[in-house]
Amino acid sequence: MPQQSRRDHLISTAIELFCEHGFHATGIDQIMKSSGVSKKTMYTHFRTKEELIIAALRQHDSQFRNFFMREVEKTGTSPQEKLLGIFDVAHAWFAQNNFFGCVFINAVGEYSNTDSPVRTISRNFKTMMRTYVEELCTAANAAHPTELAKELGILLEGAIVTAQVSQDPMAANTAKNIAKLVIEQHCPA
Amino acid sequence: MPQQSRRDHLISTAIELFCEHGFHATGIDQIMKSSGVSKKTMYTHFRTKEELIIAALRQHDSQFRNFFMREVEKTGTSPQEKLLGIFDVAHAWFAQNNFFGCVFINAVGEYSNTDSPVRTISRNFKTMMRTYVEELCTAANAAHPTELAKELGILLEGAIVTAQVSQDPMAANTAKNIAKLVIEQHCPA
DNA sequence: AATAAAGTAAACAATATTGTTCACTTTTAC
DNA sequence: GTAAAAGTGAACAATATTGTTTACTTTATT
Repeated sequence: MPQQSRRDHLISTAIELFCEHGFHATGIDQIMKSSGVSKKTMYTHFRTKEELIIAALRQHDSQFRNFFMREVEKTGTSPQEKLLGIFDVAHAWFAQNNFFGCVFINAVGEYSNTDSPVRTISRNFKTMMRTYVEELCTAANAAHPTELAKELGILLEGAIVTAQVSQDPMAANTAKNIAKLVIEQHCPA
Repeated sequence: MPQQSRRDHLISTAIELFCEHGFHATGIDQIMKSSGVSKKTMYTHFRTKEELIIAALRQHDSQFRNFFMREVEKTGTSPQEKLLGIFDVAHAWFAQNNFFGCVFINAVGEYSNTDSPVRTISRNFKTMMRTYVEELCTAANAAHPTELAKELGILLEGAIVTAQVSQDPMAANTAKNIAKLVIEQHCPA
């Protein structure tokens, strides 16, 4: 295995374990065993476990946002269709057997220090997602795109957590119904 | 300090620490130091750390629901006013300096096994909250109280997580605005 | 093919964590 | 007031965790 791909493999194994079991409950040894990468290699790439956590979150940040935006674009042609498509993509996400909620939300539950890198990355992830939604809102001629994006953001977060706790992907549909109302209110007929 | 109150003090200290730092990151020694209760007493009341976690979650479950329902009842006289009042209570909650999100949501992020006691307690907490909201929806003559309760539940979860990540209690107001729309749609004029 | 870089596996050290035990002190109940 | 119950504080054991080092093997480069 080449050098860079070892690092990537380590990161992708790590994020999977962090998603499923959380950050404090996932030990270095477990990541090592699951990835097949030796401890020494791990510590040559990352000085500490926290550095690995940060790298994993950063990678997942861009990867997930790319995935999400690409999928949303596929769901419709008009901006309004895409806004509703968010919740179809969410439904498909929730229905995956390796769905363990949003790892950034989970991370915030484990790191209370607002200034910590983990919190900063998580906060920025949510901001970036909201910015994307706001662009769609603007394209959909929403009267108040920033406000509409905030509202749709709350609906998405609510759907994620509800699906995670109840193990029911239908939370996405419920959120979609509310989204229809909200979009209708903000956008001209 | 009397016997029962020692146990209660232990539990209330534990839940505070679990709320702030999570479950895996909070050690027995830390709970011991913060509560002033000795380790031996701790282990006479609880066989393991997990038993303490379960007891703490159960206590917080009933305590928080009581607090929440009492506060909501205060916000209005009509069922519709109370439904909106949910989000005023949420705002006050989010603005507390020891707000670290919903500990049951945080717990689900740390325990992925659906059958675990922690998950069961968390799931039941959310079900009980939704049942209370549904009663208010029924009292408000909602056409589909179960559906309305689900929708308001998603709004509340979304507000909680958004306030937690962004450290902005205003998420409650945004959710309240959506709630107005949703309630209007479900309830007769 | 030889050499340098990088990786593995396992042992090792340091510390943290859960849980137990013991000698002594405080509370509680009669 | 005194005996029994419960608690304290500290030491102790067992295990888990993070991080380091060492001897040996694989991979890449020229």
